[in-house]
Amino acid sequence: MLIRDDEDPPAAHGPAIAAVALWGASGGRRAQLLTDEQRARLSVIASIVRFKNGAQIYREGDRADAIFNIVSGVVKSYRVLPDKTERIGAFLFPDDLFGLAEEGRYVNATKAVTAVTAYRIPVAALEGWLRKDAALEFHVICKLCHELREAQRHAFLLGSRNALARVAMFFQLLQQHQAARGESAEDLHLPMTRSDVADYLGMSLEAVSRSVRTLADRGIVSLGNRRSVKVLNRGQLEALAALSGREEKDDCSTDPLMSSND
Amino acid sequence: MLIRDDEDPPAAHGPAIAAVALWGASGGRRAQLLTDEQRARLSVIASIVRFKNGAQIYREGDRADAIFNIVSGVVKSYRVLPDKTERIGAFLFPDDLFGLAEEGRYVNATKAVTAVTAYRIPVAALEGWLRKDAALEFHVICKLCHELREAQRHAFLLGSRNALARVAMFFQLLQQHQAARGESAEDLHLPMTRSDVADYLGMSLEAVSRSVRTLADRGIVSLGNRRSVKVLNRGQLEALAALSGREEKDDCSTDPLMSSND
DNA sequence: CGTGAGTTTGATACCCCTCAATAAAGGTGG
DNA sequence: CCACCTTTATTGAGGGGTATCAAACTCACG
Repeated sequence: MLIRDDEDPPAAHGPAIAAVALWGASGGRRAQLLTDEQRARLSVIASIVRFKNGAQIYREGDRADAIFNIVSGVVKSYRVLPDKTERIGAFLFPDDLFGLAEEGRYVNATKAVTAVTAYRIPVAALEGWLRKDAALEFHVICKLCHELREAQRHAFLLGSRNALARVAMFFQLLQQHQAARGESAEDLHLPMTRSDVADYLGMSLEAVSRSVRTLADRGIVSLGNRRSVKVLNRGQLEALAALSGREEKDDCSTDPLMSSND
Repeated sequence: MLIRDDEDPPAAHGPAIAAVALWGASGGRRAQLLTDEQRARLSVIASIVRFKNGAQIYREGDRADAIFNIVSGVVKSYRVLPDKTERIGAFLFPDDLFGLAEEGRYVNATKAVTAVTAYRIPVAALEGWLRKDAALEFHVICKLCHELREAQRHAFLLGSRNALARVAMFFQLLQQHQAARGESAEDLHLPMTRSDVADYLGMSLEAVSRSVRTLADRGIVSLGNRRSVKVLNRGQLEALAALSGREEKDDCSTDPLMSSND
């Protein structure tokens, strides 16, 4: 019952953005922020664009004349280092915004990780629009706060010096992402390659592979397809994710008390 | 001619926020976003608060009933891991906003790194205010984008697996921070302890110490006070910061061609 | 001048990166 | 549908960088 990325949504009523509430309570679930009317009005200035798997959407430093709003598919935001390796700053999903600019230039490059459908909204039109509609602006603020929290979480993840902990946190992130979207929280779908995961986690792809195997060997997850992982023991995953350095000497192999699958 | 953190600003006209432009060009300099009138109106609902060096401002999970705007001093935003170690997500400076909430709770804890003066703005009043003033909202959007870029830069930094590169990037961040503020770009002032730097860079404080020493030994920086560093060779600093893994085998010891201090 | 927090320096262990080879999966054309 | 190739993923061996533990040191402050 996973939402596949290559199928079109039933009916697109216009741009849509979702975020976890700032001050209200939503139980970790992302709420749709725009009203139908706002979406309709935005679709007047927006245009639909499609990208094939692996297609470059824009490069770092390109003129930033539009922002994008994902309808379906997954996008990676990244930078290329002088030695050609790339570092992924974020994965972006449906109802996300991307196209952050600084002084009129995109700060990151973006590529489609899967086939992608998105709205393209010219900033020229958007800016005037924002200044008029205070309610719309407020929604954008909520969404930006959401993205800010995500970026902070990512930095938090990267602060860990334990490969296993990083991968565990990554799986948790995916869990939360899917849960917030109303999908299954146990059956994780990984739209990106191991290499992408490695670039996101700041480690080698071999280390990612080994860590995933270790998690499987310990019975914390089970590996179906290469792109799908099932979480068997959420408690242990959480325990691993909490590790900062290299401890965990006590064998918590399969302690029934720890198996709080709740 | 550094701005010390424990002195009061000449005259506080009200809350102030600054950010690098989104679509315009400002040469990397942070511009003041609020008009005098907006600042005056905000100061009606804001109150001045002061914190001593090391004081806790709020904890992770506390009810988020206010956001803060720094007038003077430096704040660290962090989380505490189960094993009591802390991970710093951001350092916050004058004209910055902090107090990000999720579902009514602060997502990070914050502590004063130096003596701090700040405006405290209750969210109840703020939210109503934002919904009325579209221009003010737009400024908040700009500031959030700024913070988002900073968080991304931090994550980018943490992706490096080279201690020297991380410290080099950290110094570059401080340089840009001071330059954007109009202060000296060579004489860096570090308001935080080595331990804080380590928690921010995701490494041990010993590794920070060693990396700083290495930079000094190579003549890239010179160490004055423990809290002050002078950048001697910006070109080499940049070269080191660009490293992702562990390369740099060729001795670029003091190549005159590299010394582009410009 | 003594105290203690903050910092530096040293020795050792170990995790992870690197390089290299193998294996599996996905795509294409015959 | 299968052979073929390319891409992606896994597994192994070895070396290096950084964490960790431990001790000396500096500085601010009473």
